[in-house]
Amino acid sequence: MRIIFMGTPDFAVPTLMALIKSEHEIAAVFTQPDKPKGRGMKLTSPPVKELAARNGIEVFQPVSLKKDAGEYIDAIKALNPDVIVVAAYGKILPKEVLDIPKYGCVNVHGSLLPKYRGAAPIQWAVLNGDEVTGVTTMLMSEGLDTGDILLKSETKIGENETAAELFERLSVIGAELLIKTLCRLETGDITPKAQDDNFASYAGMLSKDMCYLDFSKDAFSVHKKICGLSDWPCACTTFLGKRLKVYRSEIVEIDTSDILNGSIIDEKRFVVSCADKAVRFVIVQQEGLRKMSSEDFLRGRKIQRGTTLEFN
RNA sequence: CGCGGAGUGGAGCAGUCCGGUAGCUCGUCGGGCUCAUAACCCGAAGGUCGGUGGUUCAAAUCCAUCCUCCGCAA
Repeated sequence: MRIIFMGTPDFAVPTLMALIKSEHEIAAVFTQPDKPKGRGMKLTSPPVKELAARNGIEVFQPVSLKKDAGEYIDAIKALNPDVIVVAAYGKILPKEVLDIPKYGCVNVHGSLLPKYRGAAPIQWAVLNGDEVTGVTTMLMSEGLDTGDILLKSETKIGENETAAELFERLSVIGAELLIKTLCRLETGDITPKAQDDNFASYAGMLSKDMCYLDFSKDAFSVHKKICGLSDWPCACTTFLGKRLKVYRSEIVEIDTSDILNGSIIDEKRFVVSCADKAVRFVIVQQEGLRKMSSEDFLRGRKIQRGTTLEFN
């Protein structure tokens, strides 16, 4: 098939890669404009652009496809795609674009729809402590991730798996699922199924004010918050007056109901008491310092047992 | 020039303001104790203090400059 690919971040890369390796023809790639990023605000290209450029694929970076985008819409028409594949593109496609391809627009979404429609489905699956999540391919409609479902692929979320790790796994699963979807779409061996809105939920964007850990909550919630926000924007706490990010943790099966919430009960392994049980920080990073294991972080820092972390 | 922090034996830190023999907690190696141990005791190795230039009798420390890493903000 003749394909236009639309995607932006790392999540979209395996899918584009799979398409490049497939027999399909990639007419063009659409991705977000370069943006100032990182220290020094250097202009940075999206990962998808890099990959496309390396493979000699034409790249479009419109600011919007909605307003004043006539030239881009004409360009899409001119490219005459059989299908438009969308993976974490980050822009709304107007009906005018959705109607162009013969087979429609296929979206790869990082959750089992209709659960977790929206921007951050993978993180929310981890944050909520779900045991299972997956990837869904669907035919895009005008609503936000409301299109008819084509295929799904499930996977279990590991006990200590971070959102970043799950991201990587799902991006690979998504790539495989998309290839399968295109194949069956082409042969007509697939029946789109409408989503049941009664089971729908939204996974909104992650905000910074949700990053602070609350040790008056149960250990499972604290642990899942650390996993779900890692490695961006990353759960954090205040330790000895400085901001400390926590990238990885595990639950320690100790009854801490008699111990003050947020106090360190093992000053060598960084075990912190929560409402019911304890959580051990595994990888941490203090502002200004590099990321390191909690053992390394505590070594030579003369922390006393019972020191408490600040939280609201 | 967006704001700020850090670079000291293998790891993590102190020392820097107020220049004067490089220290702490671990790890490693050797030995001891113990039924045993991530426990304890004794001993040892291991560092051009990020690089370069300058000031000084003397620089980890003061001045200049460069490199690397990181937090915030986007």
